[in-house]
Amino acid sequence: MAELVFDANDCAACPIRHRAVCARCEPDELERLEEIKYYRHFESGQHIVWGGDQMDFVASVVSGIATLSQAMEDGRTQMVGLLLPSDFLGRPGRKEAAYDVTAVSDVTLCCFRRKPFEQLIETTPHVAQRLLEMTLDELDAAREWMLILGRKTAREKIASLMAIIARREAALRMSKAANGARFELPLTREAMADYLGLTIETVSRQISALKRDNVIALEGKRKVLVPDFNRLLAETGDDADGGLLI
Amino acid sequence: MAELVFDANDCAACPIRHRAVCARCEPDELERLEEIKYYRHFESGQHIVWGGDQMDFVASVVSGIATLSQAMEDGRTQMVGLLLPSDFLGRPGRKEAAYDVTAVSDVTLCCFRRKPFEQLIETTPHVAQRLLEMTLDELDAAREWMLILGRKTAREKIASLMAIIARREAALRMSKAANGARFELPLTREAMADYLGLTIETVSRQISALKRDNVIALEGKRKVLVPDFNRLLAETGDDADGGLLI
DNA sequence: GGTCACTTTTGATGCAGGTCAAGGAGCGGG
DNA sequence: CCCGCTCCTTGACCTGCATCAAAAGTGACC
Repeated sequence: MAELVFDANDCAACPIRHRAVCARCEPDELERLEEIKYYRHFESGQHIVWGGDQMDFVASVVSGIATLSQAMEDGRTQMVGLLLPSDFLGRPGRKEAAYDVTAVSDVTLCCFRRKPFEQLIETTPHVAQRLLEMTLDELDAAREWMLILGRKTAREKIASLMAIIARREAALRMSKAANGARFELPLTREAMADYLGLTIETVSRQISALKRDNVIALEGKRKVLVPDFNRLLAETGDDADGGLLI
Repeated sequence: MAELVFDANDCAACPIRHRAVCARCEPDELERLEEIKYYRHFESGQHIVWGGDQMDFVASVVSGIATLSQAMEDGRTQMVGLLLPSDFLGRPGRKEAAYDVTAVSDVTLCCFRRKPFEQLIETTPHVAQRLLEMTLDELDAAREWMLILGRKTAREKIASLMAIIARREAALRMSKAANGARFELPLTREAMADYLGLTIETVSRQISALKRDNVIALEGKRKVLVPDFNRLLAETGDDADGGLLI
């Protein structure tokens, strides 16, 4: 939990510099961004914004994990977005948050005041281009997710989630796990249930079943070990070579 | 079925001119677009592209309805996008189609050759800006859809779909239906089932149930009459004032 | 008008996953 | 060390939707 310290004036040292919305910025564009940026920290479990709230900033996730979710009045909740480091939060042109945003771990945001950011998007191409690219990636992820929600069995859903997290983890650290994989499960059972459209009981049961069948093994409660990644992929129901786009 | 005729050189007369990806174009930008555009027609039921196919164009839907869908090897299918007139098809920067695209009615596309379109996006701001806006709208729609898929009951799913189509219909013709609504149901039972993550039997049963409960009435097989739109909204499970963003 | 192909509706039955309930397991604080 | 809290697991039971099956439209074509 050692608080990371960022030099508020040095984007060059930023850990997400090459993947975030500012990835393509020229030095002068970066300067303009630095003028309107500020960091905010949230503790695990804290709400970052509520759906419907006024939102006077947009932001990049610098570290930690946050979720976007939608709730119905009776309490049913569906996660609709999972924000990892470098992901973008907020929508230019929109004043109110459309979803609840919650910190799942301790989170650091690099916030940009909304108005100036919107102007910046209209006047400089590189931020807008990168944002389009990221939005298209998110849309692809959302569509993959829709297949999971609409057509997969509980077991396939759990396997798919594990595969997605393992892939992202690998992408972040640029390591191509030879065959097996080991990763931290950053979500509670409840968050997994909200992600997958299941109940926590079903999540728990299916994880136990995958463990029983030696598809996965748990170290502690949060570390997952996958002895044979292809075996896991087979359990997702997707075709062998795996078409997940994110 | 009277074939619409477009003047291939006159974007000004185009029925989707003000809503499509070209909506914000200046005359000179429009000229550049006209150089790389061509129309294609597809008949109802025809496949426009298959997921994985090479795709050397992107396009706007001029008329008709098309679906994006994903299939698993065993045949389970999930619709992940519904393209109405003015919606955009394809992704700049991607050579292969990510999804199956199927014409649900007779469809006319305004196609742009991919390479020149990509260049155009990098050099002129208005197309890219509009595309970002449209993509963000699609992402919102996808997230609404995820709540439907993950957490709603079959009855709520059907009611939600009816409400979405009624809203879009109203938006297209700019008519604010006073209280009730009447609209054409452009989808087969199978397409509805693929949209909602249900079977056609369940779709049929729930429509019968809504009919029995006087939430909707059918005229013929494809025209839906909603005597009290708020009653329908109540059946969707969303909060009263309705947060659907599209 | 009759036939064939296809879509839709309806009924009967089964099961995956939800619901309700009761313990464990891990952990910070007194 | 025990208490109280939160998170997770497991069991027993139930229900909403899928599945299987068949009948009833619907409409194109001869």
